[in-house]
Amino acid sequence: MVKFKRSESLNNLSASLENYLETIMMLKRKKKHVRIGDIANSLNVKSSSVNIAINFLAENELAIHEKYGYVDLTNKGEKIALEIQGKHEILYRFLNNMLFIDSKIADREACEIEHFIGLETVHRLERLCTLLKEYFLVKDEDSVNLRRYLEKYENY
Amino acid sequence: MVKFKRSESLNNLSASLENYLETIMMLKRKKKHVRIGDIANSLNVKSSSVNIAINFLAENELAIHEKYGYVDLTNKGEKIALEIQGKHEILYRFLNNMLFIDSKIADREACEIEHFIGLETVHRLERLCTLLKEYFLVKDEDSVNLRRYLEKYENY
DNA sequence: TATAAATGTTAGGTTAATATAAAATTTTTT
DNA sequence: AAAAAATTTTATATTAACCTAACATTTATA
Repeated sequence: MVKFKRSESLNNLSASLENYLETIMMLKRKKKHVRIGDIANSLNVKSSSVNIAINFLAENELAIHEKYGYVDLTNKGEKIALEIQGKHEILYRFLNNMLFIDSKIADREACEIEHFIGLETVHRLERLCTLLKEYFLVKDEDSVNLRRYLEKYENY
Repeated sequence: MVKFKRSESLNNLSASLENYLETIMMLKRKKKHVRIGDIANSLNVKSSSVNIAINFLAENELAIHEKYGYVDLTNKGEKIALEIQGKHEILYRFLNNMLFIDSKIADREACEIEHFIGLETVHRLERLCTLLKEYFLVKDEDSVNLRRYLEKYENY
């Protein structure tokens, strides 16, 4: 019955709370003013659920929310949101551009993995992408060959 | 109060249940006879929690468990466990051997990601590993260079 | 500007996954 | 074999993350 009681110093957020931060940032880019309902809509959850989560983030100085008003991120919240968004972008590009995973699936998997992979790991992954591009994607033809190679699936 | 009621046809397991299957398989490789307490020990949860989860798996024909007796996997359970273990292994090797992530961290991250990444994706990742090995790891010297390249971290 | 519509908040409920504590059963020791 | 020790099971509690339904507030409109 008690929700989001996790009052200790809050070193790391749950995947769910990270998604709320990420969504606020994403919506701010298009709308400038973000409301509880926008977040609910975007995440396909009820506004009552959003309300509780955002109030928890506000209590922990990651978001700002005045009753019946707009939602925004604090500097601290924005920093975290940017980090997660960065992870998402790198993971997505790796899955879609390097492994040739269908964009819908790549996005869905990136959206899960982003909450469990470290910053260090994604940075190295990013560098690997650069390297791969240099070695294998200099010409279109090579990219097609790489794609054929990676897509071969022999039901192991 | 009711636990693991999810009685619909059970198409996909939660990360937690997948971990139980994976653990049973892992323990069977060393001990031949797996008990509730072994699983609890291995996953750092209480045996009461294990008991509930294993009974749920048993109801869904993924595990076998007789009261106060041994735990085992059904064929169906073993098939799933092998899949997850395969994902883990490929992810671990990619993170540790290709991105040079510390083995403890690589294992931890593989253990989370394995529940959210598709079979198709890991198979392509595996092929990429083979390719990378061919191109960059033919000699030790090259491996060292690749490592230096990927580990460079400029605080972006 | 009073009322209807839309949006946001609160109260209480549900589920997965854990925990604690006590009861039941099995195994070990004396 | 009886008592003690270890293990497993059951009952109940807790927490995060959702939900529904009722209530509150704001915005739009007649």
